[in-house]
Amino acid sequence: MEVKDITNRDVDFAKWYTDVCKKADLVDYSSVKGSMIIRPLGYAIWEEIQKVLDRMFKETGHENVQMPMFIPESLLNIEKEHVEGFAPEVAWVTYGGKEKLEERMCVRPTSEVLFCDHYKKIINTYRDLPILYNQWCTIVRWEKTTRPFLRSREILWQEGHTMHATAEEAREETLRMFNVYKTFQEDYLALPVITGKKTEKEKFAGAEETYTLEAMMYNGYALQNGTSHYFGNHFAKAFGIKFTDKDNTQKTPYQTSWGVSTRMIGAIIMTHGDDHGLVLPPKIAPFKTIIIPIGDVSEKLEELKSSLKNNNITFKVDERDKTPGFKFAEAEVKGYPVRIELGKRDLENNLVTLVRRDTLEKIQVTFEDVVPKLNELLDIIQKDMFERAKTRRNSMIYDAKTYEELKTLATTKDGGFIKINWCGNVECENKIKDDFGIKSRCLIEDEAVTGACTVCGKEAKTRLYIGRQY
RNA sequence: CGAGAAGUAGCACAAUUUGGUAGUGCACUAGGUUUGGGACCUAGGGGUUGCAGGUUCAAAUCCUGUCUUCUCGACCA
Repeated sequence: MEVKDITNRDVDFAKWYTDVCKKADLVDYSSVKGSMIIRPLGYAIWEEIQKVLDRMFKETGHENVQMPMFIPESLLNIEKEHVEGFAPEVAWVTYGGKEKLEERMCVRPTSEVLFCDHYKKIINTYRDLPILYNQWCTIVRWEKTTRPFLRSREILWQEGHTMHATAEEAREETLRMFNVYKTFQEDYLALPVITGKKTEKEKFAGAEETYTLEAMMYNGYALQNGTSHYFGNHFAKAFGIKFTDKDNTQKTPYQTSWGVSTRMIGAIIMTHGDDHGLVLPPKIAPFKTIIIPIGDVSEKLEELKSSLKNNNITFKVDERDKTPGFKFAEAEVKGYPVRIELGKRDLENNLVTLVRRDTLEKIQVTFEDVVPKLNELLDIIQKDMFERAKTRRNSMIYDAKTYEELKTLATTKDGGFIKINWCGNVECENKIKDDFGIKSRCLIEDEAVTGACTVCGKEAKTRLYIGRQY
């Protein structure tokens, strides 16, 4: 493995990103466009993500299930808006062995219709509700431009699908899971996210309301990092899902869905990474530390290993016959939050050197203090990474009151979010996209609206984030 | 999906212009010396030149198609 020569992040961000993906051994390309191979380190990060989220889902009452991968065309066609949204990007199966299928089937691009088809059978009475299901699976969307983690044709994700007796309950669920995502991304991935409702134009095909988490990458581009949808009862009506309520009348239940994918790994890379490679937030790093022994230190190494083990700190040891410098560089590329330099020379003075990955700061501690200091550092690094990302993001949020201001910002700043006043008309949204290639991110709900629409000058109804996206 | 560029060993490249049977560095293997920021010596192994056709006595090289990657648009989690 050769880990030299990662492209400079400020020179060519796109190339830097793919370099880090490949040189940190996160992914490899396969022979099918947009189908990536997730390698052990990449997959271990995903497993950490799954572990935490799955716990959070279960704590909020959800159960895991597994739905089929294939959707018959007739089933996909049941909800009109949904099929129109997804038809351009589904992959079709038309043959079974050598025989042409009577009805072609698509590989699920998302599983709303599969869940609805099932719910129709299992929901009869109000006592069956709510149904709170989640599945971890892969889906397929035939994307034209692909990029590891950020946009692939086969997507590894999680999708929650729930049914509720009332609209209020379903709305609550939509927001509950939205907040679970926000907590997870901020507290575990150290990603500051801007959250809010999508505009009519940008919402999920078939949804009544879509809530989004928008992270800002190092270069100022937005990455939609998760969504939570309130469906009302469109799908339930289309699928004929009914239940008998307490008052012995037939009612249609209300639905939500919510999902996050391995795209979040892309967000971690693009938010925290640097010219040395990957930087993993401690809470999601599969290995919190790596021990690099220098010289013959076998006795102390065994002692340190068992002490880390006893304190439940996951670690690796690099005992290969390589020079320390080589191992330092590789530990940096792979993003271990802290590396432990266990050196003979230090140990003569009972010292050990700890090196923070995020700042590359070297800290000497006594051998006995390694574990407590390490625990302290992991906490600090987690917090610092979040704060640094947040400060950087905030420095790239701009405000445009007039179209001239918007034009200046859009043409001089490559990236960043711009806040505007918006009248709510899709024409203004389209104009921004046509003029500058910038799309709306989400509505800003916690800011008072004063003044006119930044685009058309008519009365503004809301504040809106816009920004270039991946 | 449109425009452009590129695919030669695990990686980065040379040989392509002018067709003659593939080379360098790193990585890898063995032995030895080393070890605090990407070590050194010696000896080795590894290629149907992305894939499929075609032209030719002869193709990495010329032609056609196709796949993949990158850049820019359009599309999109």
